[in-house]
Amino acid sequence: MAKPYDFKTIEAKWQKRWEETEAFKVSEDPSRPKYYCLEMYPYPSGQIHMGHVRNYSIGDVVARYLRMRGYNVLHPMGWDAFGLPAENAAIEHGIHPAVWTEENIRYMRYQLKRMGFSYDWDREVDCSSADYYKWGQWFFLKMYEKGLAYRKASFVNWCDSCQTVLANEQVEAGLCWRCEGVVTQKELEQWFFKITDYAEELLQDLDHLPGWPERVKVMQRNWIGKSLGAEVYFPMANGRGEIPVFTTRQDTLFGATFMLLAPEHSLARGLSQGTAYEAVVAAFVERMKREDKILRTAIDTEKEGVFTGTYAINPMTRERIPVWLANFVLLEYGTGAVMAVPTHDQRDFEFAKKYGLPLRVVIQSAEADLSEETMERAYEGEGYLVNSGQFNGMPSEKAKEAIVDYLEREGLGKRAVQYRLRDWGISRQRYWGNPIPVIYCESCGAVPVPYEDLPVILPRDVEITGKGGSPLAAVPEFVNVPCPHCRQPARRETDTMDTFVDSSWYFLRFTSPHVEDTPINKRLANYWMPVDQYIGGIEHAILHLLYARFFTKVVRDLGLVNVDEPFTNLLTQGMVIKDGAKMSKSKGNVVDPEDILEKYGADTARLFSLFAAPPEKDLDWSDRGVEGAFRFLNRIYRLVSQHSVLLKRGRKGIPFTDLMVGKGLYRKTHQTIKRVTEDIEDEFHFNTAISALMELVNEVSQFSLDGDPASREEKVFVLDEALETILLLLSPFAPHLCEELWAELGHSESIFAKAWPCYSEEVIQEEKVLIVVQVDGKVRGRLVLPAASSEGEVQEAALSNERVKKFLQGREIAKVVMVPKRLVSIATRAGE
RNA sequence: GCGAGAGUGGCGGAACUGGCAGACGCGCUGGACUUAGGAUCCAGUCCGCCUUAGGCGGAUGGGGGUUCAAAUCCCCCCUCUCGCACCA
Repeated sequence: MAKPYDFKTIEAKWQKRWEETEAFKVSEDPSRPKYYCLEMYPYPSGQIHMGHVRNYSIGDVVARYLRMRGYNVLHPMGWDAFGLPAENAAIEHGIHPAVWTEENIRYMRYQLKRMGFSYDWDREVDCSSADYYKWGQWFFLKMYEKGLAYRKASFVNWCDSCQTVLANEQVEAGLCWRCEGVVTQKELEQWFFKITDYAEELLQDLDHLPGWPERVKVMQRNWIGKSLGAEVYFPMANGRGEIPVFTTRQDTLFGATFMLLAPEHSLARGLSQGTAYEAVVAAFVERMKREDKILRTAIDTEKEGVFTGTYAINPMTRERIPVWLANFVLLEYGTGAVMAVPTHDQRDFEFAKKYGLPLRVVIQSAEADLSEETMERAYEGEGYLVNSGQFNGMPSEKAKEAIVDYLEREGLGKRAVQYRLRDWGISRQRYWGNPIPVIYCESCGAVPVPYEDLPVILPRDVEITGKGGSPLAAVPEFVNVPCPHCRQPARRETDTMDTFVDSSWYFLRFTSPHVEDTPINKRLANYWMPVDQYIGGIEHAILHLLYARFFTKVVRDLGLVNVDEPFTNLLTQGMVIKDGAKMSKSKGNVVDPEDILEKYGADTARLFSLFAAPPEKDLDWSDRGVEGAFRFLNRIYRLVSQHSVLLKRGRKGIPFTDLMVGKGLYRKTHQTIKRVTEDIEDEFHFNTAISALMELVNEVSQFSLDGDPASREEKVFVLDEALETILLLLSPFAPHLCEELWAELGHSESIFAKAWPCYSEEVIQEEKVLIVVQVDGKVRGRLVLPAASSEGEVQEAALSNERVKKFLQGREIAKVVMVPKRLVSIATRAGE
């Protein structure tokens, strides 16, 4: 009896072999095209999950396939090792974050190796090691020098359960992206990266990324949120200064009947001073300050405001218009003040109705037929101008231009661009992160740590309680340092950097992970960059992918790399779900890769996660499906073992044209090469590639060596071709099994040293084709004809087919459509 | 509300540029081998109707349209998923 498929022994054997032979170690090689294949590195949470298995299996197929296609493939792996869970572990289990992280990395590295992923482990990066975070600090200092890192006091998103600040991108629907805790506003001094300096380029360059999914680009565009409009100056009625506003609807300027300021606006309280409204305004401002900002500015919160007691002048109509404060006006966007046009802006409309403020229609349209008295909501569409002086009658789109021209000419305003994107707040009041390299001195202020003093080492000996601010503040040896300038006693910054800073450049470090005098070796970075294929979850559509793009542009401007964009092609893989829901502990539907590895092995785990769905779609986990994948590998194992003795003996090639009984299998083999190759090339449709392989395996199983001894030699030849081709085509998916069987067939070299197979155009051509015959749109006959048949012959055969004739009886042929090698379609009309 | 994407057997999913809808896998049914089978192999498996060989009709969320021909193109509607959400 044949020996069983002992995946444990096989997988361990080849993993050892690959490690010993350094099979996946790469260096630059000018003789081959380079390919940088990267998957998002994991947070070392303790063990890999199915999402990792899927993500990294996809990447590994790409890497192994392209190696076989002759590319010099960089395929590295590392650890997003800073972060909050390590501190939580410290609080809960009293284990030091560094130890916890180290242990997790060790175990997860072992797990990834057991999956057989073809990483160049020599390039492994751990961003919690000083070798790495030193350079994060270095980038901070460079950015500080260029004015791209700055400190300011502002209201920031505060997650109480994480006890830290969050960037805007890290707040989802008012909740913390990590723990889903409620996020509130807190005023703090924070460090920011000036990502807004790159807003326009980040937006423009999205158009140069055809290899990115449209939806990711749309999300980034929306997030950057560019608006074209005008800044308009509204003078105060009392002659004391003016209030600038930003608007995209300068065509409605004549309809601005009041103004609204954010409650936090610097003028908010001053305006009411000395008026009867002073106390009311003060109370409103105080109340707004206490109210939760996210709730206050949520769309379903009722609009609310107070009159400041002062008036501004509408620069077009010269009317006095009241200035109010309103809860829904945001200080951070535009100028923190807006002109209110209740007739053509729904928010202003609601506000005006509530407080009895005046309305004036300035855009009219035939369909809408607006009047101040009857309108029940604002008209925000296009139209032509009315009540707008010299601009009356002008289409609104044209008026936008004409009015902004007028404003500029008269000095009343100017063209302006606004972005929704805010600067990236990077301070985190946590221990397990990269220390911000700044020292605060009484006399010199904030002083950057000199380059020669880097890295600022994260001290080991700290107490982590999860309460009362940054743990680093309680470490005197860390905090108390002399000022680098004046040598007077000073204090270190005790906040650490957002971990997204680390992941914003790790792909650059992979190109030269061991260099010591610079974060990135320029020559190596330029050789490997950009990443040709990046693979990861859609959840980073904005966060990580926007930060990494920003960082790449900064690094470029520092002269360390000459690419504008880090990732040429992006694949966002779907989630792994089970029983209709995302796997989660609370739902109890988690499948542990460990169990799959134990029961079926790595090749099965990989194969199933690639077969069950195309990579970009969600994958529905099915235990039965896994067994199916396992069965398929078993079949191949049996098939090869069964014939190996015979095939090993060596065989001579037979030209295709000389084949008799083996022609069919040989052709199918070549057709499969074509299909698998194209499915991989065409957007990584691994599921259909694998099904093509299954078809070939089915055909091989049907193929019998018995029968006429004269044709035996030929049969052995085509069988051998088929089996070797199956192994080659399957090797990126199930590398261990294919290596094993490849050796079993008598090859001494690794299967991965072998080139990807080619197919012959001549061989894949079928000799006979199936022609479908339709009569009036319905299939009425099927003809098997020589592929070389002429149109006339095909038509002749179709018309003389018995069944077709039956349906043509008593009818007249109106039209015959011929599709070569596919079908004949006959349309009829009633005959006489 | 705005934006993007998706609806195909019992299930996961195929289907080139409009050209046999349901590849491949799972499940299910029957059979072979067997002490046994939850191993393996073989056959069948969209639905309905006609007694059968075989045939007829219907079917890709719903309704209309273009076409010799529509899962695919156009219009209207329904459902689901994701993203953004008072950004002036």
